[in-house]
Amino acid sequence: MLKVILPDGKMLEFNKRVRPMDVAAEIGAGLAKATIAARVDGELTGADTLLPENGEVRLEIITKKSPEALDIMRHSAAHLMARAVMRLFPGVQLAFGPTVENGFYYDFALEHSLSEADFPKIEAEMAKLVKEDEAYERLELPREEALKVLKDMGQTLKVEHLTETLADQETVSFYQQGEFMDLCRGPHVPSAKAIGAFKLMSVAGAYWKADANNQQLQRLYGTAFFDKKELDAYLTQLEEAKKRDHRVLGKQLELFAIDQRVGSGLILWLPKGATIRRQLETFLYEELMRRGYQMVYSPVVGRVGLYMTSGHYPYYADSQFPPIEVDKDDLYLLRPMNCPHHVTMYMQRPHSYRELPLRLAEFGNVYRFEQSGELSGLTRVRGFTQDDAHIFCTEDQVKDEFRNCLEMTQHVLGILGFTDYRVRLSFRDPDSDKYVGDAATWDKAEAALEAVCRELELPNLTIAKGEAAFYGPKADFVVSDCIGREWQLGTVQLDYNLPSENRFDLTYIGPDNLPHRPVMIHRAPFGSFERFIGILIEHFAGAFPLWLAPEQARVLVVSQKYEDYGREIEQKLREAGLRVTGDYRSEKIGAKIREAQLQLIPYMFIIGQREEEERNVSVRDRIAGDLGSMTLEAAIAKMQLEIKEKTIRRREEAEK
RNA sequence: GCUGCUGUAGCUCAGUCGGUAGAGCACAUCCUUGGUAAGGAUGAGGUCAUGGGUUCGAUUCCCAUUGGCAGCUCCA
Repeated sequence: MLKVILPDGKMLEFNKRVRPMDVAAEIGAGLAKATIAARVDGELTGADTLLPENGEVRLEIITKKSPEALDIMRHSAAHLMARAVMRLFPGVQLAFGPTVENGFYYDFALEHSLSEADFPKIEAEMAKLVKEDEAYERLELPREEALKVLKDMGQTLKVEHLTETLADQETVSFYQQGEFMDLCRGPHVPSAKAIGAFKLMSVAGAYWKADANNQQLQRLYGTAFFDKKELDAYLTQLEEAKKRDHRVLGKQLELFAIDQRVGSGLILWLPKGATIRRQLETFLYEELMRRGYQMVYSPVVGRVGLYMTSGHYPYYADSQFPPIEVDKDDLYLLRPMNCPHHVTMYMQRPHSYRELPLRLAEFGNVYRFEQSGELSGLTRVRGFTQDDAHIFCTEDQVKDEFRNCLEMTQHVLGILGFTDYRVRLSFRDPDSDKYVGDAATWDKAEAALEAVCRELELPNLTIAKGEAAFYGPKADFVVSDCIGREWQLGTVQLDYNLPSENRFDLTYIGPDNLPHRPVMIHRAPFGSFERFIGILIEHFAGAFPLWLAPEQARVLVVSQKYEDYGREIEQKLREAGLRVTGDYRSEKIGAKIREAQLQLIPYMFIIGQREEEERNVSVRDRIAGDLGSMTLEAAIAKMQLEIKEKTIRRREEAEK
């Protein structure tokens, strides 16, 4: 006899073998209908997985409303899609078909190259399958038998997976719908009708087992929701998000350009984008000064020997611009990083422990020859400016310095209103030989880093094994762009490598009058100005807070008769340190306002007969609209306060 | 770099089943001089990404190259 305990404490008893869906049916027909899967003693299982014959289980029925349900349904939709593709394109090889953040995909090996033109056909086939409402049946097969099944179906990729990766499994599970069968852990919905509204999204290439040396497969992406309304809402949201795309806004607002005459991945900062960048540079500069950094300048090239010593050269041979030979055996490299230059500065004379920590900062331009397929707007480029600094400190100071760096990053992101970032602790993979230095040092460094991150309660802390730089562990601040891609912005990295005897052999003289080895920290709160501003444009949807806005105010005259007074106001605003322009064209005031609104200019000064007579100004706020008339002095004071406080005002917030 | 899609005016895009192209916005000139999101007229702008092939003829069809986009791989 089996006792089933439900979350509300209710207990049911069964004398025969039952499945979660039978239990649901026992409780009520409505629940049975809504059942997607179940949780048995905390383990996620399918609704049709047989429960034990005897004993006691805690059972939770997962309905459409549960957070896991969508994921399970999408996975079933992936199977549905795979089955439709198999029906339409015989001979297709199945690879894997997991769910992803907003949907699912399935990888196929297939002669015919899929394109969007195939989508309607596949979707129609899927709809037909939903209508047929076949059950998703789970089968457990012994390994040998499973192998035979897969071989008979001609699924060689899955055979390979079962032989190589799942070699130690005694039994494996399959899911079957009609003639379709696939190796899968599950769980799945009980039957196809549980799959709601779905849509195929895109097709792309992907490598078998994520290895570029392997065969390339076709990856079909789709998404599914429980109803059409949710799907439509998602699609609308995607469209909306695309309007925030920094590449679109960068063009519309004339912030930056990329031009083939200069080269791919090389950013031309137009006046408005340059203004934003300069504001951010000034902002960071003030933070650096407050925190005891010293600014330096260094050239963007260096002799190849420098990078040989640093150890960067062999590691990054593929991703740097080729060296320039100025003379026989005298090669210069466009620098892919600033560290060797800063290290060389440190080496100019002996240092006392009293000078440490020594913090050298530079907004340093670096160049990396990224693969063409990697380039993307401002977020992945070939020439960029790191808001870099290198800290030379004693072993004992590492933890405090680390904390300071993380705090600074947290602080600057906070000022800009970033709350939705995550922090990724990148540690080494102990099994890899990619990393330099001894295991004990790594362990110690990783432990210190993690402790500081926990102390600071950094949001969404995750640990990524194998993601560390080759020279030390790091903490990265990661954010998403408008289409959900994650980008690393700020970073704080520990380095035991560059100071070491086989690299630059850095020392400082300790209180014992003996040389000691300093530790280096590399850190960049923004990461790079290019990527950061790219994300920032999307973060604000181009509507920058006043202190960052390239054009803070525009003077609009009601008629050209008031141009003289308008120019007087414009000049006074400029003298007050504001970034201002004037619109004196013979357009109607409505048209001028519309243009200024579309350019997302925070303040408009409307000048007409009334203002001229009363010697005041009429102010229009981009978000709030007409603020009425006031003296010019009052308007300037209001703006200056807003700039000083770095106020963030957003339309969506203002509307609440 | 790989797979797929894609490249027409400054921008967003139509179009040519092969006979060298069009709209809206932007721009210029003129009219208009206005009160909180688009006043009107006229005009200028294109080797239809580049190179080759097929053809009497290619922007259109084919091939290659190159840029862009999405994904993959990579990422100091």
